[in-house]
Amino acid sequence: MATNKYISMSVIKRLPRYYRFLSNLKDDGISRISSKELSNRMGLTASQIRQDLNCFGGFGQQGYGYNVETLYEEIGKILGVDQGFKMILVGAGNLGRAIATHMSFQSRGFELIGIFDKNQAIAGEMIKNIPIRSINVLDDFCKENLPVVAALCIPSSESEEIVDQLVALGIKGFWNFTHFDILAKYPDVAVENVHLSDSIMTLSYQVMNTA
Amino acid sequence: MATNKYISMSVIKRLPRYYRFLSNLKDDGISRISSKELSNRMGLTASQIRQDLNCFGGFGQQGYGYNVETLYEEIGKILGVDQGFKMILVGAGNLGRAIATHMSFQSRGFELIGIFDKNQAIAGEMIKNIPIRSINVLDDFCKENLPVVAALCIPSSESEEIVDQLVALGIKGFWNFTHFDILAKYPDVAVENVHLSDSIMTLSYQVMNTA
DNA sequence: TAGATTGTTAATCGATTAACAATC
DNA sequence: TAGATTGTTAATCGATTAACAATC
Repeated sequence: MATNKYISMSVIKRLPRYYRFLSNLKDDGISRISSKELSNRMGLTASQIRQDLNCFGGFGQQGYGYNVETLYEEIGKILGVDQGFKMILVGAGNLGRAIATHMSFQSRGFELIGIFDKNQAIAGEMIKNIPIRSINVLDDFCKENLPVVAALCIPSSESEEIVDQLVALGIKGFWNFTHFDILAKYPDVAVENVHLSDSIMTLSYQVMNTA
Repeated sequence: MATNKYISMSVIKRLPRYYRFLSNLKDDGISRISSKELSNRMGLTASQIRQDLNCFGGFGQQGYGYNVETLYEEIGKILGVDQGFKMILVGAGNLGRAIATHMSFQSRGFELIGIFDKNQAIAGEMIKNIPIRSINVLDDFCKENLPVVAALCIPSSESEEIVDQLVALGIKGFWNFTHFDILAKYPDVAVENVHLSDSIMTLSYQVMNTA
């Protein structure tokens, strides 16, 4: 067991993929797996898998390998899938709606408790049993319900103002679909950026440079 | 000038961000910038910026720095923003609609020419002046219009079958929102994965482990 | 026990940063 | 010219891979 050690982002970014593969193994009725066999399936080295897992503890057993169910649960705990962090979503345009509808927040550590949009015309509309609220009531709502995390699906130009407001309201983490650089202004909050336009541009590069 | 050299993914993933910052500089009427000044704005080291740019050529000038307009255009060329690769989108659920509506394909190297869904009921509906077509006509459409790239916004479970079909139809690149591992089966196509559920889980981890 | 496979240390590889000669 | 800043080589840092003793 090795808690409190610094874990690199490279490792953390691989955890959800381990979690996913272990879930599949479970579904396939496989109850035990070696780092070698898992490395074959995932296209990694066995060495890397053992190193990654040992950042968090000795989950395996020499001569045996890893118990799939146990490892799945341990990684789930590490990722916090059972935490149910209260999340709000700001921006109920196409992207916000897709995120709200598409994403299984609950199985990934979050509980979506509010959706906000500046467009008064859509206030009251329901998405996944949650009413869209006017951005005007964001303050009151947060003071009452104390969300911890916010997903930002608003235009980048409106992002700074909303982030200022949300940080003041105690938001500790952002799932940021905008281009505003939250960490530059607030180095102590947790930020996960999803830059779809950056992503599609690297695809363009790859297509150009593919054999 | 150093063409044909291998460029690491680390570098390529930074290019869209350079492109974005240069665009902002242009908008602000700034015509020239040093690696030092750019590094301050972007939160990188000047050294890294110079190394990155020199993978593609000597765009700067000693004692002067870089011309913003020129550098912007050069990076645009490297990324292929003017290529207009023909793209189709498969899956017109919430996510597919958001992508189709939200994303500026044209300024990022692509031209969206077709949208497909297995749900016959929504066939004919228009998104961004493009009709949703039945997946049944995917074959004919591709043979006639020769798209190069496909965005996959379908359930992961349906992904393998569609990918098989699309690769056979000559698709060379995938913008993959599913969990199906395209590269494992087709190592020679270009793939850019967007795993939103992985992304949100790393956020959960970060929120848990933030001071 | 013998065989298998982990946990962990050591070696390698690649990416980032620092330094500086070249040069505008 | 002198000052500034690049392009590029060398040094450092971190992440991945290999090796192997520990042990189930």
